[in-house]
Order: sequence, then C-alpha cells, then structure tokens
Amino acid sequence: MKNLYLTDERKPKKRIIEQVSIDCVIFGFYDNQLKVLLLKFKGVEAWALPGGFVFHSENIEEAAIRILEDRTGIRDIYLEQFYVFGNKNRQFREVHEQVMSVNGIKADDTHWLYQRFISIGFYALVDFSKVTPVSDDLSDECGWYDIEDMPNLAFDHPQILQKALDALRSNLDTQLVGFNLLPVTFTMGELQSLYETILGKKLIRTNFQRKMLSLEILERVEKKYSGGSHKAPYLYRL
Amino acid sequence: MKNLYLTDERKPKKRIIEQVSIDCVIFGFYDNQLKVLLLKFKGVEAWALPGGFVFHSENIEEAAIRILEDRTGIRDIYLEQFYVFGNKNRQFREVHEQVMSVNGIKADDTHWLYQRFISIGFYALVDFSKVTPVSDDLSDECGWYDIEDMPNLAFDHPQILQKALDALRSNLDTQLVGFNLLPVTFTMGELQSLYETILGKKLIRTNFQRKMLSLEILERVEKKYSGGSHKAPYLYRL
DNA sequence: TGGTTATTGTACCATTTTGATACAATAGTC
DNA sequence: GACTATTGTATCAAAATGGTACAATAACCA
Repeated sequence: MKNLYLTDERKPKKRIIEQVSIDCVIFGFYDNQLKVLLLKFKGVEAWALPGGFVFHSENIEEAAIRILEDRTGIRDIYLEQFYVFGNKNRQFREVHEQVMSVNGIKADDTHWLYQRFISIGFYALVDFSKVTPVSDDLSDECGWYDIEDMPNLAFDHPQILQKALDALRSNLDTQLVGFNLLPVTFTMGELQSLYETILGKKLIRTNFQRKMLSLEILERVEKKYSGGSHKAPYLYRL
Repeated sequence: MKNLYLTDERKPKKRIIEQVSIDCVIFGFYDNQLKVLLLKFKGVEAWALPGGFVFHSENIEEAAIRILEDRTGIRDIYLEQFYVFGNKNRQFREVHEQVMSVNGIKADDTHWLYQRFISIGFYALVDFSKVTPVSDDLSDECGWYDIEDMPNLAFDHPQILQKALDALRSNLDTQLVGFNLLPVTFTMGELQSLYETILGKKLIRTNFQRKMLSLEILERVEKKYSGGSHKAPYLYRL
C-alpha cells in the first residue's frame, strides 16, 4: 500500500484486483465515547476511512487484516465483513485528482483509479489503548474521531460508517461482540456505558448487571480502587 | 448474460467488471419444503446457483435483479446481499474448462474466466407459484431442489448456500422476511410450517399463532375450505 | 472517630413474555 | 347424529424484564 497512486506505472510484483477496494471502519472506545479511526488526505480538507486493495495472492479477509495492521500496528483484530458498496456512480474522480495534484502525481484519463469501484466494507473492534495510529503516504494525519462529532468525510464514507454502525448494533446482543472494544479487565459501569453508546440509549443499571452476570461469561477479578469516595467496583474479565 | 464465455471476444457494448461475480440463492417454498433454484451445466454432472456479472453501467443490486429476472421471469423480488466470497483459491478452472469443451468453446490460458473471482452473494425470496424457471445458454436444466436433498453443487456453492441459509434464519424474526415466500393469502398452518423448515425445529402451534397475531400485521380474510373433515382455517394476508 | 456522599451489589416485587395444556368450535365422514 | 381431525382461544405456570429499595463501602471532612 505504499504509493497507491503509482502502482500500475511501477508494475509491482504484487498485482492488485482492479476496481475492488476495501474500506475499514475501525471502532474504539475511550472516555465513554465510541471512536472511529480516520485518515486526513494531505493538502485536502477531507477525511477518509482506512482502505486499500486486494492482491491477487491474498484472500479479501487477509487484505483487510493487512490494512488494519498498517494503520493500527496490531494483529489479531476482531473483524467482520458487513456490506458491499457497489453503485455505478461510486467513482470519485474529483477527490482523487485533487489529492494527486497536491502530491505531484499525474495520471491520464484512463487510469484505473478513475473507474467505478466496488468496495467491501469491514468493521473492526479494537482495544483503544493498544492502538498507535499510523498514517499512509497520502495522509498527513491518522487519528480517532468521536462518532458524535465527525469531520468532513470524503466519498460515500458517511453511508459506509452508518451501515457499519447498524451492523455493530445488531450484532451486539447476539454475538456479544462488544467486549472486543474493552481492555482485558473492565468494570460493569464501563461495560454498560459501552452498550449505551453503541445502542444510543440509556439502560437501567441494575437490570444490565443482572443480565450480564446471568450470561455466565464474566469472571470477577479484584476490586478497582479509583480514588473516588464511594464503594469500589469489581473488575471483570471474560 | 447470453454466451457468457464469449463476452470478451465479441467485445460487447456493455462491458462487465472482470473478476467480480454475483451468485443468487433463490428460495422458494412449496409442499412444506424450502426449495432453491439451481442450474445444471450442459454435459456435466454439476449444478450451480444462478449467477452472472456486473456491467460497468449498472449497480450491483441492479445486476442481481437482472439475473433474477432472467432465471425466474419475475421482477420485484425480495433481495438481500448477505456475504462476499473472496478467497484467493476461488478459481474454478476445471469446471469452466469442462463446460467450455462440452460446448465447443476455446479460450487461452490468460482468459479472465480462469482468474480468481470475488463473488457477491444475494439471497432472494420468491412466491414459488409465480416462478417459471428458465435455463441459460450453458445449462440444460433449471429447476427447484429441496434444501434437504441437494444434488452435486459445483464450485464453492455449498458454502454459499449455507451462508445464505444462516442469513435468512437470522433475519426471519427481526425483518419478518418470511412472508415473501408465501402467496398473498395463506393459512396460519402454512406460515408455521414455513417457519419450522427455515428454523429447522418444531414450534408449538398455539403459541406461534398468538405470537403472529400479536404482531398486528396480519389481516384475516375469508375461510379456506380444504375438503378435509375438520374445521376450516382462516386465510390471512399482510 | 464518626458522619457524609457517591456509587456499587443485590434483593425484591410487579409486569410482560413465553411455554404448555385444556377445551370449545366446526367441516367433513360414516 | 356420532365421530374425527384440525383450528381458534382461554388459561395457568414459568421465565424474563422493568423498576424500586436498600445495605455495603471507599474516600472525604469536620
């Protein structure tokens, strides 16, 4: 994924599948807020979801894992395919041209990047504290943005993000997917506030606790002394 | 989709996106059994899900609608994208070669059909009684097969079918998707047996009836006199 | 040291949902 | 008119969920 815009002039050994791309919605949880990892294009006031292409020699899931590792520095990420975006007007000539001109790259009209793209959406759930965001060649920033307070997203990435959120929401109860967003140990309060931000609604504390404990998947570890003047909560782990 | 194997020699006006395909799992319900529409290749003992390619000038969902109409003769089909199959070993040279040789078509080693494919899976729910299965140029049969009694499926179509079934099952309750498999009016018993075959388990009749009626989406029409020596059930519609 | 405060863990009751059984209604057969 | 198979509904028990009460406790403060 170095120098994306040059790949076909340089004819690298690893050929990519043209007109298919991957977009990753990387979720993290910090400060009781749901966050998404975004890249900012060099010289353009537009942010984008981390993405990339699929080599002929790899599975699409491997491609997603590779992209995730490039941006976050971690492997073993919880990953799920959620939708394919394939409208015929999915071609983003203006933004690509702008980014290329700012970065001093030229391409003629028939460049494959100017064609229509089919993009496979993956969402990833990561432990916020383990991630070191890394930008790519075309970006000057890579960082976390609050889901409630997003900057100007390029392309059709607002829709992709929305669809990822919907998928995450509907998998939350059935797949018990939320724990991937927390560190190994966490308090019941943290877990509840994670559920509340993903579902977008308040939950009743006592019932939430009963529900979680009745799943019999949580192990109670030691207490957590926060320094607050109140009873210390227990820490739990899966 | 006429003469699939010739498309690039003939350079048709409608260019397709290479290395991306669509596979459709078309579900129907008849005789209290869940059925799937399959094609049988000419001269080869292998069946396949109806599929096709995406033109540059159409959305992927439009492509799926086109493929569905070609095989079933009906538009306005309930359609849902459920997964993308993109393993690097998704190339099916042997089968393609066999089918081509049987049908007297030649292609050299670099033919795009010999490359690896990314296939977007859609499942469709149709009213069995409205469908007239139509085979394509490479098939000599197109018909319904019982989900419990499938013939030899080519490629990775067994996995695709399984994933479609999983998706259908998990959408059954939340999206109330099952009604698309029934005619406009139906009895409670038919609805129940549909649910039972999709979920793969028996349901308690009285509770199922209570549940369905409590949704307040069913309208009771006239009675259905089956000729059986028992009370006649009501017909319902959405 | 003992009172105060904020938060946590759990018990408890009311309400709703679900599981399971009973039974009356009825279309056709004999 | 009795009999049979099936349908529609009522009913009770059990489980899940919503909501309140209250005791336990870590830090703070007078």
